[in-house]
Amino acid sequence: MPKLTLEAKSERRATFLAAARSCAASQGYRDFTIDEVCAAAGLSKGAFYLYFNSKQDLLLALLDEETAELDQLMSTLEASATPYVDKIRSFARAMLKRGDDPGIVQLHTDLWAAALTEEPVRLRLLEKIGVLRERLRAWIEAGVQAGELQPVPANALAAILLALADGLMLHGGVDASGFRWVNIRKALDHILDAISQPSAR
Amino acid sequence: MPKLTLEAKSERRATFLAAARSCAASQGYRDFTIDEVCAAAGLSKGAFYLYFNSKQDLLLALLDEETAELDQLMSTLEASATPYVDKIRSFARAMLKRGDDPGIVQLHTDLWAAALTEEPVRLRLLEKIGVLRERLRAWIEAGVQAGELQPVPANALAAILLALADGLMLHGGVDASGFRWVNIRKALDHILDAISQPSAR
DNA sequence: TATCATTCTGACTGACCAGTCGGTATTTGG
DNA sequence: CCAAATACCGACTGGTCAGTCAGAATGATA
Repeated sequence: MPKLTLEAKSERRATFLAAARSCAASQGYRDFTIDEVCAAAGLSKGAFYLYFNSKQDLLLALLDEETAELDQLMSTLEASATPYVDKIRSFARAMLKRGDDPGIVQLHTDLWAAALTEEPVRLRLLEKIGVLRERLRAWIEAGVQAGELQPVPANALAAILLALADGLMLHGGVDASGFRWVNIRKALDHILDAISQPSAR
Repeated sequence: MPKLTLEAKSERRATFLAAARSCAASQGYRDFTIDEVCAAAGLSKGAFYLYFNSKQDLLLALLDEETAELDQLMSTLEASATPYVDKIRSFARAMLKRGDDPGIVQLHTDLWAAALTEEPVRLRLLEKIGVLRERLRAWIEAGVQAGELQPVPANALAAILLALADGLMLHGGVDASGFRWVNIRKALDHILDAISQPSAR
């Protein structure tokens, strides 16, 4: 076989990633096998190990994809010229919405579980969360400066919002049918209103 | 060997549970082996299977222990005659404090991961969370009635608080050193203050 | 002391699976 | 048309581990 172009290579990789995503969605990272991913990708195990060094490597790639999406979202919100409170609100809502997809929930939880066991995963996750938290912190701080928010410890609030998002995804994933997302959103809006400056409401 | 008394039996079971707890704390449910639990308990694999039907059975027992502790805590707070807002605050703080113990964090995350994969675990977890949420909901509702809290959707707020607790544990577990719990508590207090009635502050 | 139900032991089984590697297919360019 | 380089295949290996079971150990009872 002749040398593959770079695009062709990354296309193959993407094929495996997509397959892994769908496997992880239905069974979880710990339970799907490389053989299953290969079957889903329509390629062989040998081919898989040309594009990934290990199963963990695959997980890290999934993690990167996942957080890139969130980064993207934040950049979009960053660019739009709404007040900071609204950026925060939009971000919270977007995170909430991700909970609708059982696949994302499953993958997310697996990531967390793996992070507690596999050091490289933990470090990568830590790094990704750090980035998100920092951006969120900056928004909150700016919101406080702009008089939109009450003077609240920005870093802690950022951490709380991110943790809440993850927690809601978890709970939503386990209680798929009983979770009234609309009500959650309302309650969250109420809280955001409450910590806004009276003048800004 | 003569027949064991009931106490002796449940003592053996407790021995295995304690051993499992310590194994789960350091390695996670998916990674510890029954052999390791047996070694930690000082008993054999054969003995283990006299007291548990499967590894999953063990996990369910750990889950029961875990939530019993929280139930206990809520009952204590229920009995003390403080305002509802303070009960909620105390509960939130107690949940936060659990995040200090890496073992609890690890076990907790494993539970969630398992719940997404193993149906019996999911159902049991669902049931346990339902109980906690209902009690919390009642407090919030009563708090609103008593004029301590702004009129906020009680069930949704209860769900949010529980999800936040789990999310914070997750984040704290992965970012053990960088998490400033004191600041988190302050920010949380700020939020609780913000959704309290002005007159009650 | 002999008997017996009960508890405990740990080697073993069967299944699973990540990762390997010798071999095969495909195309390019010499 | 023939090498050589590249990509792919999939049977195989080595290791792991949940759960089993045949027999050993124990001590109460008669």
